[in-house]
Amino acid sequence: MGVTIKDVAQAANVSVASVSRVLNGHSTVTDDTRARILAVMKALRYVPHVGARSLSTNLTDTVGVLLPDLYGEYFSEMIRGIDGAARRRGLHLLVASLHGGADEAATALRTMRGRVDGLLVMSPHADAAFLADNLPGQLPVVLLNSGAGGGAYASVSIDNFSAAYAMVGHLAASGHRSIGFITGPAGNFEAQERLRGYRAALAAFLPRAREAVYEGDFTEEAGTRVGTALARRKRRPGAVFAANDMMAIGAQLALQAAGVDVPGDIALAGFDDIPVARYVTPALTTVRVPIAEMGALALGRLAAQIAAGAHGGHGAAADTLDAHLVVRASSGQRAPVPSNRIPITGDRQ
Amino acid sequence: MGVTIKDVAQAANVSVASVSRVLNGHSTVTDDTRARILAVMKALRYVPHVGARSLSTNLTDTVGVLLPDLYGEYFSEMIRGIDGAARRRGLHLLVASLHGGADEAATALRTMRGRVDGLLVMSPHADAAFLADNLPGQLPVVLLNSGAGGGAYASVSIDNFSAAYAMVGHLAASGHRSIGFITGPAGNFEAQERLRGYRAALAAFLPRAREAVYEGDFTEEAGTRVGTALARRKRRPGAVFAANDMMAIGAQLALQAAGVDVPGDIALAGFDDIPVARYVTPALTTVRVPIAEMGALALGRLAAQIAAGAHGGHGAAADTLDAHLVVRASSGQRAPVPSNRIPITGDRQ
DNA sequence: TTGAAAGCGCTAACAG
DNA sequence: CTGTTAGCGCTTTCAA
Repeated sequence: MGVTIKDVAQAANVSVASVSRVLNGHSTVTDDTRARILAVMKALRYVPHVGARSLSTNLTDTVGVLLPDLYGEYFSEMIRGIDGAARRRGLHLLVASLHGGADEAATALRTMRGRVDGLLVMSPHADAAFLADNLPGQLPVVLLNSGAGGGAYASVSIDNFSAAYAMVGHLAASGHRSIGFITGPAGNFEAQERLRGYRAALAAFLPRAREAVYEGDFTEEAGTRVGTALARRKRRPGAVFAANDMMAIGAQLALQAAGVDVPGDIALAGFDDIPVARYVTPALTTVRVPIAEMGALALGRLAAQIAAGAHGGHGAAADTLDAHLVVRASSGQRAPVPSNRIPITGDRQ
Repeated sequence: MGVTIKDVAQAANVSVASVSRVLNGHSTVTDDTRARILAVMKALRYVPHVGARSLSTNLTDTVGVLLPDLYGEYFSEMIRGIDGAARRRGLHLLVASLHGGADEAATALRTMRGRVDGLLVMSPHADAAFLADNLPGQLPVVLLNSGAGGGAYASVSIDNFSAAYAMVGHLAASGHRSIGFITGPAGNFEAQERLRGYRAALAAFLPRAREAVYEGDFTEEAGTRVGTALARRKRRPGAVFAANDMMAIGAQLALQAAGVDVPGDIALAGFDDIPVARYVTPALTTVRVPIAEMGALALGRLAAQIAAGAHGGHGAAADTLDAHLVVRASSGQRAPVPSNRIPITGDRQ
């Protein structure tokens, strides 16, 4: 097929071992022979076969990235962060989406054996038990935004609860007395945390207000649905907080299409601060999640685990990143806000 | 490390050959032994080592995807299209970004040897000569939106020239007498085609008008720069056509921030129809590029090349996909337009 | 139907 | 400093 290390050795009149040595920078080679080998490699346009190499070394220099989906700005940002960190370390990325159910996730997981040195996993199905059952050997793993690590696996996430809590606080402080919430997909850990934050904050800041929870699933269509329904109502909450930006935007467009003014008639807030949030009118008040940074950090942790040689047992470090409120026009606050970036959580590492 | 085929063979009291046979569905195995082996595999939680397998078979079931960047909605869409098509065929994706210069692109290209069965390449540097020089062996390759295949490689792209031409036609038909253009990066093939379309259309529809070409590079900042500069001018074109959406949006925001009305004072149009284009106010008139479909088609072509066994020589098929004008509010047309999706090119395949 | 054995391309002792 | 050689985990003739 291609030119192999043997061809090079032969052409350079040396053994494959010597070629291998210059390939790997083992200094124990005469400058003379090294030069000769290098010349031959160039002449033959030799490219080492990494697959073969990794069979020997048990190292692939690639990490697997398992995401629930490859679509949308959230994942785009995530991959960007991961890719930057990976290339900085000379690592390659094997990405796969997980949109099937648990079976498919299991398959994806197992098929990574021998292809990667470690895994970055973001999946609703990826709880500790599931991973333990399907992970080939004890591959280093870092979980992304999945509360299910259970301490068994390292994880990187943000404090969804506190951020949601703070957002409701902001809405209440802005004078809204009834605040609704659009949920994420039922099984989603992050969505649950955000809902929990909403409930806690409501109880704390507006103890006499009633909860108004609308079902959603993180898609724009869900937001549209809620927005349309809300537009038809006579009585609606003064503000609606969506568990993510896409739903908030869907609701906003639906409301506006129905002639309801945002934020005049109803204030809106989202979560994630995806790039579009700045471009809609009015611009969306939201929680800035440092998506790319999360990805980068997760890859860093994974690289460290890999370097540590997979021993060190399960590095169960759980990183939590700061999130910030980003107040824009859609939340219609009455009182001016000192800064548009209010730190929510103080914890780090 | 993990449990190997040997372990399974031993535990099942058979040879590795038999295990391999059931692994690959070679029917020449007794139902009895097959069952026994299957049971042992399950019990031992055996997962075949694909790396080792591909060393034997010279097949990886993986395709490499080389993109100039992993950031933004354009690439997100592209990856989505590719991923969908890949998973449908049981193929995995090894993605890498190329943001460095030619050297880095070369490295990325060579490092794919032994990892992938074929390559999807979208890169400014990837002209035919460059590929020929850096491709390990004669790997199947499909070029994305790079005019540089030169017939030597299969390619998938859209007709940028015609689409740009049609957009300028639309702007002229809408009553705009002077039309400016914001260019993409200097070396970019697609950007050049769009500029060429602009020029040709200008000559055809507004022969007495002067060209007004502003330099850009596909980033929002470039658009901002142009928009800001334009806002300061006393005389400005009645319409500006940006070589992509992000620049159009940057210009729009800058103009609006400076108090210039869009489309009242100046009309705007973009190219790509990235998701955000619908969300800005006024919504952006643009050219819909079926990004995900392009990715899917490209992967399909690649899979076909791979299946054809890399012989069949260079499948130099050049696919061109249809693009459509999407007329929204930003272009300020005076006359109503029959449909908001006007086919531009009729060619296919 | 099954097993033994020769690789796939490369690395890493172990001897010289 | 350099060459020999035994694997890495799996597939695949070739015999039995």
